[in-house]
Amino acid sequence: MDRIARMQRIWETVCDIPKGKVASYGQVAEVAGVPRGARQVGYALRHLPDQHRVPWHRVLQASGKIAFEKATPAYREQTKRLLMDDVAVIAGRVDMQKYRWQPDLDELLWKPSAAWDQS
DNA sequence: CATATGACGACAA
DNA sequence: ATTGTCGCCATAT
Repeated sequence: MDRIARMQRIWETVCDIPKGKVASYGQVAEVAGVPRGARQVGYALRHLPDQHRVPWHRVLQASGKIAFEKATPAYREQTKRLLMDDVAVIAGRVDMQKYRWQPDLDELLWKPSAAWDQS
């Protein structure tokens, strides 16, 4: 897989994170099929094309902390966007237990046909 | 080819 | 809770 394809898969995965939920860099890597690629996710997000509509702000460190340093514009921007998503940000971090994105569950909610077809 | 660099992560003090 | 160390891995130089 080449560099571009890998970044696109990462971007697509990030686009799948619903508003109100967040994911860690490592989690995005796994879902995107890039094992141990947490750093690659960071790379891909740092190289987003202009005019993109990728919800990059929903990606946090595994600890729930925002990856940027506290006094940066990016830090403030991410905080602002998370709040607009109704995600609580306390001291630069969000409660992963509470907001963690669960792809499998979403799959059930969005493609319910096979799930409760029990009749 | 050899090093340096990160929007990372796990773990030990 | 913080901080430091180390492992990881694609890019950059």
